[in-house]
Amino acid sequence: MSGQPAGLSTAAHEFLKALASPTRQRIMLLFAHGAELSVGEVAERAGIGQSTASEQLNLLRRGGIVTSRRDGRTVLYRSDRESAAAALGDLQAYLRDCC
Amino acid sequence: MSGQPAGLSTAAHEFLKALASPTRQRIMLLFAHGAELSVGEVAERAGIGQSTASEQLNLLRRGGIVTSRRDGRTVLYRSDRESAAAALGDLQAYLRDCC
DNA sequence: TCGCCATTTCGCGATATGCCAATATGTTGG
DNA sequence: CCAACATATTGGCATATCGCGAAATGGCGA
Repeated sequence: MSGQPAGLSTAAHEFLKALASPTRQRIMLLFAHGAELSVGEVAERAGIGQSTASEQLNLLRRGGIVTSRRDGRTVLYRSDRESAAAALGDLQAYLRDCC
Repeated sequence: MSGQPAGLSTAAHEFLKALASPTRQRIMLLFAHGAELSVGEVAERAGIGQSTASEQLNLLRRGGIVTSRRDGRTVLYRSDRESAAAALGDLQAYLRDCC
């Protein structure tokens, strides 16, 4: 069924876009060791404005790299290992096709 | 050595930027099965202008996804499997850190 | 050397992205 | 419901990216 070269899935594309930004790369490192952080904490530790943090976290979520949950009035983000691994797998398959 | 969270290497960053574009993703698929194509051929098959093809191929080369060689007055591009695999490895290591 | 051909570089307008301050939305405790 | 807090959305501006046609560069053969 895949005689014709299949392009990169939308999910994988969003994943690549999300990580292709130094700011978002920096943000992701804050989530090392399974840390769960609020938007405000990310803003402070990454040295960016609150609204910027909210926007960038939203992009990361659309890229399937983080997930979020509400806890009271704060929203906690953490990395989404499974989804990230899946996107990496898509990327690997794509590279096998074209490289 | 890596107590401090190491960001994504410059090479890996260029790699991500290069692939985070539908046009460049499409271009890469032209190189399936080890095909070696000139700038003009890429332009024609990808349906983009010749100068655009040159620019995008240059970005892909900076991302370490393709290499080029001159053959007479044409420049032939092909995918760089090793370099792409290395970038993928960097990405994998990074994700292990932050996810 | 001259002219041709392929590629690269340049200059441009259109569109997207990054970041911010200000404002809106939504949630909790009183 | 109200006040206070956390987050999300909006509007604005600066910068970056995309794709193009035109012009510059480089290589090859007569």
